[in-house]
Amino acid sequence: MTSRADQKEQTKQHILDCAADLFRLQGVAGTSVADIMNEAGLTHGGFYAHFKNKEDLLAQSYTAAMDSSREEWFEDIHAQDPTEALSLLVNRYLSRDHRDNPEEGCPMPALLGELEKLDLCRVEVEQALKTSVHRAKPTLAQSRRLSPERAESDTLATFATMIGGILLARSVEDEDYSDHILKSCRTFLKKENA
Amino acid sequence: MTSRADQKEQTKQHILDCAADLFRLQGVAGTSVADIMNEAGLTHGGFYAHFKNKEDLLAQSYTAAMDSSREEWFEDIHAQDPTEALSLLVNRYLSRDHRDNPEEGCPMPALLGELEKLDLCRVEVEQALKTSVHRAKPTLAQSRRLSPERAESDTLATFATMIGGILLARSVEDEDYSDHILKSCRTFLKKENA
DNA sequence: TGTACATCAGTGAACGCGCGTTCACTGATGTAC
DNA sequence: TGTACATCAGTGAACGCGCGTTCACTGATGTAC
Repeated sequence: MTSRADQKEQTKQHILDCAADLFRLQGVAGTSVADIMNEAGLTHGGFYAHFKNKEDLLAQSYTAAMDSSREEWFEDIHAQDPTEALSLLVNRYLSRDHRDNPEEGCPMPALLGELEKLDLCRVEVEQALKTSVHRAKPTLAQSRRLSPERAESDTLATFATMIGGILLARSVEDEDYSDHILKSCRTFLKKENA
Repeated sequence: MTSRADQKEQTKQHILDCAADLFRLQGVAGTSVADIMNEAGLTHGGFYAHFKNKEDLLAQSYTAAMDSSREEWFEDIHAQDPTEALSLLVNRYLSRDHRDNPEEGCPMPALLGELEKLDLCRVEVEQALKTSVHRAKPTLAQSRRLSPERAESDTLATFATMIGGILLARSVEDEDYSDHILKSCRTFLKKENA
């Protein structure tokens, strides 16, 4: 009886996954509804049985992509000791692998510029950022023995550096220089341990 | 004799200025050729007497905006002593004023996300970044007594933090939280002086 | 200096195209008896 | 269990619209004699 509804929900999730990948890879303006439905193996007309419009899909796929991406970053982070954990996070985020695979990576460097311009998902972005800060803060606090306020503030700035670093590394022509940008940001974020 | 050519060149510069403002304010995809020409007080048909196409305009206006924006950031910076100069730069860049007026601000946080997706202006972005690093490096080197390599690397990471910080501050719904992001990044970049 | 002609910066209508969205439809799934 | 009907997820043609770009034009500026 619910198998029909289950099937539909599964299709919707599949569309959300495809949309999240394409948005991160090509941008929102660069990805048409038809592109997404085609990627999902469907025809574009069926889209509006699942979503109110493209903007509705964007908001849902942004939040979903942030959540699943965050799970991956932090999956095994807390198993390490705090200083190691911070290094691990920074090394993973500011890696060539993350730079070269935006469709599997953090939605923030991939989409923030466009979302801000479109004046879209401001609430979703803020909520996602706060959740991520909350998740990373203990690691920073313990690693550097900071007060809660300072840990919160430093976590935000660390995120800014990581997001800006990936964005710069992806925007530049020369790959060696791009690697150099990543390395500079990694060093910058880790040296305060010393 | 050249007054005709001078007039045309002046018109072209005016179009470039208008384009740079609108691109930073609304993004590349969000700004049509007709928008730009209208802003310049002209009709859209005349556009192609000045530029090969929209992409050509984008590349020229990006470089021009980076150059003039950089002049403003660094205008009176080197008059200060190095530590003061660094604080001044960081405070100016990560200010509410800069956050709230992208059309007059740094093109990087405003356009990098879109340029990267469109695979456009990679060479121009890299050149502009290198020029800016070269310009800011001495201040950092003197302020923190760093080796040239470390000064270069730290300058890059400082830029990444500033760009990511502005981007985050512009993307978030709540203005108080946005202020908090800016302040956190300013503190983070200055505290290494202490 | 004055006249006839050439140039060309800027105009505005028109084009082809891809987009987001709508809608009449179809055929497989689920329900009623 | 079998049959007749209802539902509705997904199809694909069609729509209106705004975009980048083209082009025949106009009228003010500059040149030739």
